[in-house]
Amino acid sequence: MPIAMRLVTWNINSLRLRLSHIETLATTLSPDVICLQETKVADPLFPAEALRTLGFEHLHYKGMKSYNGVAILSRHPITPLENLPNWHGKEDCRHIGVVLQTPTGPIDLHDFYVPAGGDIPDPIENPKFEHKLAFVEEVTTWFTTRKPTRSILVGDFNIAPLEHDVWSHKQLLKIVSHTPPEIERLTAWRDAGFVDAMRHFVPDTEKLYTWWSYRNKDWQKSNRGRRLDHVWVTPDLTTNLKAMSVLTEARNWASPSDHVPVVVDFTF
DNA sequence: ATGGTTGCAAAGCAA
Repeated sequence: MPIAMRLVTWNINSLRLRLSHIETLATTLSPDVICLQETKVADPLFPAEALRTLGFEHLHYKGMKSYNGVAILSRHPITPLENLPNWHGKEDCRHIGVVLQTPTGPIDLHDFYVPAGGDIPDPIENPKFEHKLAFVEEVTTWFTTRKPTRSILVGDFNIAPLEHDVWSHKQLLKIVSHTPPEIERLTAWRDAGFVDAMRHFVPDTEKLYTWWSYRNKDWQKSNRGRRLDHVWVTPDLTTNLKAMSVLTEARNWASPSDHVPVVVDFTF
């Protein structure tokens, strides 16, 4: 009898501010594993006890004061992946990974927070954009060398690659997150050996968003969204994919994150 | 074309 595993990825934009939202997720969806980005909390201040009380007894996290930070919360035992690179020579807490045990064998799970890249889409004029492009290139080289199998990559990749990953392809072509150099690099990363698990369930011709800016009076009415958050799997896991949903309603929770959770169900 | 909001942490930066 195969067992189900429910995985959530979410840029929570401050874990401590939105701990109650994790409780909502836990009670309504009961995910097995939650991958978070932008936790914005240094490790000594990480709310580990509160999360264990919610049923996530196994935690792996890497955070810093004020910015960035990633965390993996799990109901089942996890083993941290050690010696992951400090991308672009920065200790800025944008990547962790763990090994999950399943009835069909171990799986590597990577949680990424790709740099947003600032506002100006020019790597010479804007060091943040240079950082973003270099980050994706370095990660691509790393995975290309390793030829991964049985791996899941999730996170806020801060790039919306497809025409229907944004509300207006034409109007966003020069907006960081949807520029050709970013899309080329994200595509090369995926082509290093991964399948887009969200688009496995939703055709490329259909709009699909995971983020709506805070700078809109009525996010639902304007619906100027982007798909910045992603779930990729190695091709050997595509038969394990059972369902995917975007928890759009979370954008209306009290004091919401600007990103909403992405839920993927597997069986193993 | 511009400005619009939020979080952290205590002014301005990052998103």
